[in-house]
Amino acid sequence: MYSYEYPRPALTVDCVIFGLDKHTLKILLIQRAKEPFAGSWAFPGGFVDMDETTENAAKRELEEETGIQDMFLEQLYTFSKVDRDPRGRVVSVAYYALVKMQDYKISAADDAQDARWFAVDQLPPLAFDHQDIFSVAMERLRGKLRYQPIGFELLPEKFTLSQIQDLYEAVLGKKLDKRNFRKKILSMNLLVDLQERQKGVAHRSAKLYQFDRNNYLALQEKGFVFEI
Amino acid sequence: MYSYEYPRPALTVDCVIFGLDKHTLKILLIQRAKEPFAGSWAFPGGFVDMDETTENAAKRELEEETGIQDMFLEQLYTFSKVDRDPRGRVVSVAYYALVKMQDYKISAADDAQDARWFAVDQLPPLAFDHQDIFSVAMERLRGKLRYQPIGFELLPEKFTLSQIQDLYEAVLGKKLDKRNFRKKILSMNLLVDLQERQKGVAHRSAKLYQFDRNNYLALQEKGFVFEI
DNA sequence: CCAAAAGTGTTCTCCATACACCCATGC
DNA sequence: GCATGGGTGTATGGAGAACACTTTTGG
Repeated sequence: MYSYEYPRPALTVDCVIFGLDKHTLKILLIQRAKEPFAGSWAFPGGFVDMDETTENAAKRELEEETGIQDMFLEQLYTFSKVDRDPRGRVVSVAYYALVKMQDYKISAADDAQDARWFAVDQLPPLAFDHQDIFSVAMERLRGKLRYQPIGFELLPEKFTLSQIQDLYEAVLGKKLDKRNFRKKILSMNLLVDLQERQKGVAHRSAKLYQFDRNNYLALQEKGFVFEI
Repeated sequence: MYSYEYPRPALTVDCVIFGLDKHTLKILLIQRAKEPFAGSWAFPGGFVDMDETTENAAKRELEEETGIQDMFLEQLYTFSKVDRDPRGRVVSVAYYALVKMQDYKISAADDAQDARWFAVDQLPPLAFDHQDIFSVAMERLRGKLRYQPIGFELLPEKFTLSQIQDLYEAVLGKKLDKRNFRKKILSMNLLVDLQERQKGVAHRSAKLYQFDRNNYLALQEKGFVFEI
């Protein structure tokens, strides 16, 4: 019926990289130097090699663009509109990544292109169908954050309760009650009290916590389901 | 950096088709006639044409195999292990479909191959990485069923409360309390009481209901979230 | 001493859960 | 009349939501 020699779409990956800048959720974009969409901003991405999985391709692109290794990375969706790239048929597997912005000062990418962080509610016009990709990514992040402890991937190793709450408020787009939020998150036994405090703040300093990944895995085995 | 003329992986779609047979969740498999994996069972699928989206390719394959149109169809995940197909590099975008088995008596496919429904807990060995695809599909179905009203896609238009409950029990793999289940599902106002009853059963006949899609969409607008 | 954020308890409402018996129908 | 599944109500406990003031610290 079909032959392995039929014309094939080109296969690429695109990466939506989320970072948290104080109270603002941001994504990393790259300004395109060439046509099509020269001057427009786009997600970092590139072609999938014959000897790598799409996930490896995404990791490779991420490292090339940001130098970051070992970040949270998850497949998002595969975009295949026939005319999504004016140069020809290109199917793209999109991934999204969560990075700890503080740890890595990604000012510009390794290559000549301009790379910048943009607040998710102040994006420039995006190239290709990247606006669609962004919408799907935002929706996924919002959904996942509620029932999986992935928010910690956006925070520094040591963080305060207010930082987590700010994160949740930034992503979910609504205010949460401080007392109820703390009660809930502490009752899950997923945070280790580091017996340390913030430094260099002009007010009462907050206690620092760390996410207890091991206990999360152990609890998960017993049927525990994270939810906020 | 990259050229559009680089070698490209082949691109296929595979479809996990779920159906409900009384109390049993089943999937449709096709027996392979040729090598590799001749005689093994596999999900229906095929190559993506240059002028169709992956979703259209999946729909086309589904129609070719089952004759069904307009079923629930959703992208599942893209599988890209380098050696997943012994014939060469093939990346596959998997979809899953929910069909009303009663409506369509899919005994065998249009073409010569053997197509059969298998209970999900009694599957034969599967070709390629289709066991992985199946695992992801089951997990997705279980997850989605709880917070989106997609179960109705597996039931006839008119169904009884026991039928929905059986469906949930089959997919989630556990018994549910009859009174609590009914209370919950009726309280959502998503079921229209058709003022009709089952026929041809050797016991008290049950009331028939229909899913109220319009009201679901209206409620969703107002922030209602389905959950069982 | 002032500004700024940290930290903390109680009440109420509502929803999930547990649980057992009678009813209608066809054979 | 009996076997089979249909259909129904209540009591309890626990979790989510609402809500405001005191504490600490640096400047």
